[in-house]
Amino acid sequence: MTEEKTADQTPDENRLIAERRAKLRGLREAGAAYPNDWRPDTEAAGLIERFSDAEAWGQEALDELGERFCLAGRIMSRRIMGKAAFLHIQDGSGARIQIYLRRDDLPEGVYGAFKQWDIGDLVGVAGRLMRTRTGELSVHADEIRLLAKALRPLPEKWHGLTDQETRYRQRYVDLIVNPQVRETFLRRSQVIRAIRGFLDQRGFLEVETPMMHHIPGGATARPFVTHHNALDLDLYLRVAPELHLKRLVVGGLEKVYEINRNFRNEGVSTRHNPEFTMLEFYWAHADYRDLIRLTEEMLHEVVTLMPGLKDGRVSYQGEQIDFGGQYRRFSVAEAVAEHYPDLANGDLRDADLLRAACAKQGIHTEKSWQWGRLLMELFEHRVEPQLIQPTFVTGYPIEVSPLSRRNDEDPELADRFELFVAGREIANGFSELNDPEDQADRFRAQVAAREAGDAEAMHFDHDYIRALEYGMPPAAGEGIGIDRLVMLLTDSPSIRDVLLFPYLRPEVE
RNA sequence: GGGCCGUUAGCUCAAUGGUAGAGCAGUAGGCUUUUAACCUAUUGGUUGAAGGUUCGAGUCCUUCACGGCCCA
Repeated sequence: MTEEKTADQTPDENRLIAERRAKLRGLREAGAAYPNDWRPDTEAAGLIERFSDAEAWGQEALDELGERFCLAGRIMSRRIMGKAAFLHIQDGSGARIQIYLRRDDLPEGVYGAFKQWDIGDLVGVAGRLMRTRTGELSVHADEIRLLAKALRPLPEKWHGLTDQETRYRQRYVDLIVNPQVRETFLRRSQVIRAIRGFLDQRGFLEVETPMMHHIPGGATARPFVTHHNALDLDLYLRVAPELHLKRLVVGGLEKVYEINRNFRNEGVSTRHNPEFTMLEFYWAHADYRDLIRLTEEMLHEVVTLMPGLKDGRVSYQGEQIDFGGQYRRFSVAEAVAEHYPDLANGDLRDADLLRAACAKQGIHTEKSWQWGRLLMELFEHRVEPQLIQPTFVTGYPIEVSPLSRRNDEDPELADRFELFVAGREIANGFSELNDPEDQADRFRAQVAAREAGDAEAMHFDHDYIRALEYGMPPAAGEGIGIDRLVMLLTDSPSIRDVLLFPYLRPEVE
């Protein structure tokens, strides 16, 4: 084979690619190398399903049927035996089906051409069905065409592609050779569809609100900054859609939801990607207790709609998680008392006591933190990782809940809950604060925290206050991390496994 | 940000500081129901990058890049 360089060579060009490129030149000389006039009428998965009964569909029955099927797929393996060959193709259904070629059953010259093709090439095949000696359903081809030449070789047939970095960077290859990856992303789609179905059925309206914000808000997180050239204006990628969705509640869209991307300028890890997908929904004339019931119902419905999870039980990294029935509920204070015996009889609103407990645990604290923040640190340190079964935690301090409604009986607490599963926060919901004066005070407190150096604290959003001043119906709102939920339902240890293109540092060239 | 581990042929992996290898894939030939097909022959390497130690470095040291796991 020639080694001559061509202008369209890519940087990691090698001998194997050069050989395939030479074959492609031959194809170009013979005519259209990348035709688009082949129309399959069948997918492999459907064929395999339809003829799965090998007793009913033996060779005689298939001969009698005499139906000709037309498929298109990628050559995944080949076994050439002189004047006959077997190959497996994998098509858009994700399934593989065996193809049988015999030189004398194909038009003149086709078999010889086929022997020049490679694993990875995309082909169109047509023929009648047969069963091999071992009973495998196969297409006995009377026609086969090359639809697209693959210049790059696929990973090895037995071990496949296992290198994590390559799997994430070249997800297209991962999808071709690792069937489980396809399953994961099919399920991701099913989960989101099930959530939409659940909310639509209950009269929630799906909306889209801005991704680019003048004032970042709706969550305590550092934003990404971008720039609008024509307006010469810095903009922030949203950290949450919350404040816009609540403006819609003011406007009378009393049940709204959005499933979309949020962006947070934080570290990258197995649980964090700079962009991630959240469901947020708002529900007028409901409170956080209604949300808890709705969340239980939603998760139960979503889980049981997944093929294989009809009983509501999910296996996640060796733990059995049960999404059926009523989930456990307890307050932050109860949780901390339960997991820190030393504090069980103490005053859990005594900042000095909590600060000492944090110090004992080696938890870093700031002077400005009051009892609420300190209590949450203790909760996150020891309790959160142990909440394996779905658990609703309530009784959140107002200090860490700048957008939640204050509890009527206990003004230091918020009408808020979080749901934990497998040691992670899955949902966060609360009765919304619709008192514009209280909200303005909270914003001022956040601004003070910002000025004291907290880069995650919120800005003062005057328009949001103005909206509340028109009157927002009493409401409850919730956010559910879709990626984390999909991780649970696909037994994925890393968020990268449920993102088609997880963020990775650029490749060096 | 810190610690530990990894990076060798297209893929999956070997290689006491002493000639860089195997399987698959590829190439050439044989084989008309194979199943990781088989048989014969065979090509393929800037060992992530740059320095250093050494008579000699894939291997030891330093820095850097990317990734994985754990921690913050």
